[in-house]
Amino acid sequence: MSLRYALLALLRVGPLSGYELQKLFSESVGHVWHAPDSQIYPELRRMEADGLLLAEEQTRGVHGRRRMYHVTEEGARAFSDWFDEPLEYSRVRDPAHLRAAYLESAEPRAAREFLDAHVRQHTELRNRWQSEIDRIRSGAHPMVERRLAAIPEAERGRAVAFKVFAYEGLMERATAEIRWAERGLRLLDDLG
Amino acid sequence: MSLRYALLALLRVGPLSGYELQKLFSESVGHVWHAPDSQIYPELRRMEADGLLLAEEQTRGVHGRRRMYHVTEEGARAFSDWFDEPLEYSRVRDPAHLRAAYLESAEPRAAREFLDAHVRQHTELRNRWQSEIDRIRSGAHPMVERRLAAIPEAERGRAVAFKVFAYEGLMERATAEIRWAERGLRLLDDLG
DNA sequence: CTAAACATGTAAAGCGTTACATGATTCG
DNA sequence: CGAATCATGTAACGCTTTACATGTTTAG
Repeated sequence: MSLRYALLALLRVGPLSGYELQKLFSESVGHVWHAPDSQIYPELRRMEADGLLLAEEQTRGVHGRRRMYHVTEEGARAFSDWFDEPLEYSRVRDPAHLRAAYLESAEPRAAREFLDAHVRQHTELRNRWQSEIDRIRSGAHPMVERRLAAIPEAERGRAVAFKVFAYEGLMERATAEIRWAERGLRLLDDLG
Repeated sequence: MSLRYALLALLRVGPLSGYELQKLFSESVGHVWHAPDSQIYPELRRMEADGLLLAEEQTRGVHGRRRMYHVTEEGARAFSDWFDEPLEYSRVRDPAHLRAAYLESAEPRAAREFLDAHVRQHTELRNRWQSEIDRIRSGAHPMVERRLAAIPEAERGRAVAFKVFAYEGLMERATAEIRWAERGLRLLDDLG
């Protein structure tokens, strides 16, 4: 059910077609909520049916068509209501830490490979988040710039600070994972 | 598909009934892979059908019955093969950081409540992981003790070190979340 | 005898993944 | 004219959640 809020977050800045949305999605909110296009298109239809969006049918060339989605008042309300609901922190489902929980059963070679891959994965993520932060600060982040253009100038500094803060959360998490996995590698060095 | 490996992890230490498994599950591997009983019972049946488990039908009293599940050789192999597969790190789906990504749009009051709840949630988790670590080190953790009893004495120190290491990963993550959310609260103090 | 614990599921609905399927337009 | 990009979906399958459903045994 979070998918629709992720979509609303992008659309509230301005109307987008399913295709544009999908492209922007994967390089912004997709960082924290993955969804393939085959999930996005039907969800947009459902949101339209639920009155959160209004679709404006456009033509492109002679036979081309596209649907520009606009957020309705009800959609804007749904987005802001979402912030007031307490978040549910129930179901954990973490393949990496599931595996880590039984590392003592694995061959040292397999354990090492797992931890190496974990370090690689999170190093890559950390670099990605760092470059997102750089892009936000330097005014080169397309989705953030769209958002900033839609709010009064006086509020932009605050908005940038919070966007950076959000990515810092991902950075710190990645850093914690790297530190932990590196300690695991040292454990393997010591205990085999 | 990870559920079956979580179940195998518990069963490989010794046979258990669905009920016992479900109880042990929620206080051990359930910390990293949530599953309700309504998912566990059918999955055990499927694993039996796939040859990973063998069910021993027992009676309890006059009309009571239960099924004790034993890991087959094929099941043991499946568990150890699982460690050799590279882990897939694709789909992220993180409600808390999704919300955090749009914190600038929220009312300061709602943002504060969200961050407070985040701190509370992860403080509670951190305490839980710390007490798990204490229980492991003091020999009071039931599932870990079962596991230790099944391996040679010489390997037990190593196994304990790795179990502690696994929980430390959860601890560090919780700590990172707390630090981050507290910085967010200070941001709110400064910027409103 | 009653409550708690033991014991095992089914059903429906929703969410998510993967594969498939199709066609138009624009740029070089 | 061919490739890249624009554009929008459907279908089948599997996983997960929530709610429902039922009965036995044991301890006090």
